[in-house]
Amino acid sequence: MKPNSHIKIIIVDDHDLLREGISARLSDVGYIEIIAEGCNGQEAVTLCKQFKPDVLLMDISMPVMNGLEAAKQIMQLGINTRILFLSIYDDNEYIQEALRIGASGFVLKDVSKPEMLNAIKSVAEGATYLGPKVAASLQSSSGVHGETECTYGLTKREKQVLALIAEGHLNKEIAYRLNISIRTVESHRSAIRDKTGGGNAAALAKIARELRL
Amino acid sequence: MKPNSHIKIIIVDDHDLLREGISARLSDVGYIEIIAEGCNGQEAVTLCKQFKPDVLLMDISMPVMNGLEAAKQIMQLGINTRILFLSIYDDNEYIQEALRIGASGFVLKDVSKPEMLNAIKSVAEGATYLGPKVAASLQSSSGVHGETECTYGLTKREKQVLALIAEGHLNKEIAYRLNISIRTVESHRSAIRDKTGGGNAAALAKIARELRL
DNA sequence: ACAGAGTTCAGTAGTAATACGGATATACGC
DNA sequence: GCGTATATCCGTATTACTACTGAACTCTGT
Repeated sequence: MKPNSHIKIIIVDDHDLLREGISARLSDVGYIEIIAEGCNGQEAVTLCKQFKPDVLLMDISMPVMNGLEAAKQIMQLGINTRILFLSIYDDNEYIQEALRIGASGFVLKDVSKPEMLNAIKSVAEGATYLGPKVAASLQSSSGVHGETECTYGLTKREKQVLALIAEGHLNKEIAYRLNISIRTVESHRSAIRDKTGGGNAAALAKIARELRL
Repeated sequence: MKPNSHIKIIIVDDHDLLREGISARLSDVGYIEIIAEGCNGQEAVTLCKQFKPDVLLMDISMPVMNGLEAAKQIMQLGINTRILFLSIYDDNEYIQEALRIGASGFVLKDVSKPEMLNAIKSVAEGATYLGPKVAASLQSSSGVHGETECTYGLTKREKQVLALIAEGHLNKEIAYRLNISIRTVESHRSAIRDKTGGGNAAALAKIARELRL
């Protein structure tokens, strides 16, 4: 994507009114060209195959085929189209799934015009753009600010031991690594089980994974 | 962050030359104001506490205190500063860790001027911005396209058993669930260990996680 | 100086998992 | 039909882990 060159866009949304609103908003922007419009995921796939746009601006919840499924298929077309989702929901599941599939951006429908242009430019350049509310929503869930605080009241040492357990180390190895006795490791392990309610090593590994240790 | 208002920035990087380059690049942009500069993470924390910038543009690898550690501390200051990392490395570990901590963006040092401005504007608005190469690097690792297909030649039944092990179930429980004898579960478990090279239950849980079972 | 939390270590007993060995039945391809 | 892979089961012995109880030492805060 060369700077200042045209950005070819396809808009896909099942609400006519919203599609017209977006068109109106983008039509007077010099570097943006709306080359097609569609109203469901199936059309999105067909239109992308045909027109190979730079950016696909698409809703998620749509009839016939939803945006996520459409995105999956479009990603496999091997074309250089960036997908920017436009949704009313700042639902974490959606956002994460969208990013996992390979979407380049996600903004909510209450987005301002400058922000929308910012987002379009960003994804057209190949960057990833998540709108303010989207980013906030994403962070609130995945325990971003410092600690998750669902650590079951584990102490530093216990977390340390738990991390090593989750790595698959034996008590013997953990003891060696931390320069403590096996009995101490067993004590910690016992405390960890008490606090977390975890059972065997695999269960503890699962908990460690949830705690991101 | 109101639109079109000033964006107050602090730049932190241990290389004088690079810092000067950034300053030069941003100094003639009307809506950007560089209010301070620093050369390590410790200074970043102090300067943010003092000046409460809108955006902190910071390197990761720096002496005294690195950018990630500094970011952690800054996130806990309770101020409204967005952190935009600027790194030479598109290392996945760094990027993911940065986002986990709560950074708002990540661009590489070969970023063009318009892209840099785009990134700064985006994060100032509260959005998340990942540069093109950063986004590409992030997606390549996290198994985005379809399946991993590194199943070590495990059979269906073995995968089934492995999934239950990873959930933390005892052999006894697995036997009950699958309506087979404990000895059979042990056989499968043994086969799984042989094929994967996994050791104890936690190690198998780790492998299962990598295989997404 | 004291209480409390955290880390450290030990004994004793029981349960779960692992490391060897083997065995039978069933399906699938050649 | 024959070989191979898969899935099913058993015996024995060893190792790893769990459950319970008790105790010493270091810090931190009052």
